[in-house]
Amino acid sequence: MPQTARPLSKKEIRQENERVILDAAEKVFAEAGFGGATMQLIADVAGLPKANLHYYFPTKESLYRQVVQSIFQNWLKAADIFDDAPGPSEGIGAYIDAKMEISRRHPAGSKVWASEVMHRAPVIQDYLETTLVEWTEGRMNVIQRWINEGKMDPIDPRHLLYMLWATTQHYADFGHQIETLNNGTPLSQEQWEAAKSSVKSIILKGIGAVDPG
Amino acid sequence: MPQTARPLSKKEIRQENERVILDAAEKVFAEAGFGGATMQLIADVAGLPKANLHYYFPTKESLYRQVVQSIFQNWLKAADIFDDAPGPSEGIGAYIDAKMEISRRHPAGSKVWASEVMHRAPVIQDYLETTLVEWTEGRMNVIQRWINEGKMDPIDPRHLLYMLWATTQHYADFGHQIETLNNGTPLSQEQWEAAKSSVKSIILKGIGAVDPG
DNA sequence: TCCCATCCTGACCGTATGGTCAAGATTAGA
DNA sequence: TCTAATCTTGACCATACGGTCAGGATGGGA
Repeated sequence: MPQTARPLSKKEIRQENERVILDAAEKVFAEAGFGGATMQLIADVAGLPKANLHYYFPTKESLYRQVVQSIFQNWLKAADIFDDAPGPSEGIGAYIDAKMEISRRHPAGSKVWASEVMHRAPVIQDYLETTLVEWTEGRMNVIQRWINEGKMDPIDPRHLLYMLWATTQHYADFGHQIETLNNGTPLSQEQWEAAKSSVKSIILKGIGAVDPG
Repeated sequence: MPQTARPLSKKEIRQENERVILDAAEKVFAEAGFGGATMQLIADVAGLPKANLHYYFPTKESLYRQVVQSIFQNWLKAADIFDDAPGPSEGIGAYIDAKMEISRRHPAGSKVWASEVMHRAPVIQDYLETTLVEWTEGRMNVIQRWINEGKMDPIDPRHLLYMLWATTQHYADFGHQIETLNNGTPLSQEQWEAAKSSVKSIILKGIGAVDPG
């Protein structure tokens, strides 16, 4: 017997629909930008009537805000790895791996984030000024400690962080360009590994990270 | 006597107006994205009536296309430096300087370019497939030659190029984030120099570029 | 001076978009 | 079973946008 489709409860319906809408919105905002995205297209991608979107998210802005906020959470989470690491080889190496993996699996999210920041962060500026500033200072302290302990060269931690962000996110944000330069085909598993290892090798050697062990 | 304002010739009028419009368009497209930009706003920034824009550029797309094309030209030009250099220290060092300078002076152009590529290059895909592919292969050959000559480590030239693009353009595309993390103030002259030298130092050391002389 | 080509622009148009609403369907729970 | 709360949706609205156009202004060349 092919699955007794028990009707969903109200709570389940809400959860499921919000998820479907947010996923569709992320995709559409990434592909068209905030201004180019239309509620109708998001609705089509989500497979729901447009009026239903407005039932769950009153305005286009409120929908966009939720998309960006959840992306920001992911963005920060990737760095837990950073703190527990004994030194830059492990910490920064793992951070690069984690961010490259995000670029690979959630390119749409990365693009929405890039777009938001490029347009002067109209909806998450307050987060940048509080959460991001704190987060950055924390990570800078870790790097500075590694420098003091002689585990890497005396690099300006700020610019190292920028380089890490730039390089890893580039593989998502400029994925189309990279694909075009790869004969129009997406990077294969091997090519992703090669990318990761190139990035890690250049940066870790570049900051004079002492090889562990 | 305060300047006899000779009336402009037709040719001058056209040149001047097209320049004013293209400048305004670049700014507005950078700030709002293609979809978010309006002809009215571009007209206001240019200080001309909207109908006048349509006299010089028949459609929004055609205006956008010209903006992107001229940015692409600049993008490519920055790499002449590359070819004549005797080795990676000079060539890549100078390339980083040049691209950082572009990021500093023409952040709007960089953002428009990033946005175009992020949205799968709807108007310049053909350029990517021809000009950019050729250009990239040329530069990869130069890097490979340096590797063969033992002037740097055997890095995958492709990923090195991506890192150069990513890192330098990041200072324009994510300039707002960088500014926010700099107490809300733009980078000073000294800070730009520090950024350039951090980037150069990490990358040149990271690829094992043999110091010249 | 006169005529033509180019330039300029306020007023206008059709359409697409974000958002609303009222009426119906479905579930919760008393 | 009956009522209230939640969910669903087609039809509708006001606005903003890209684009058009007719008619006037301005400069070029003979």
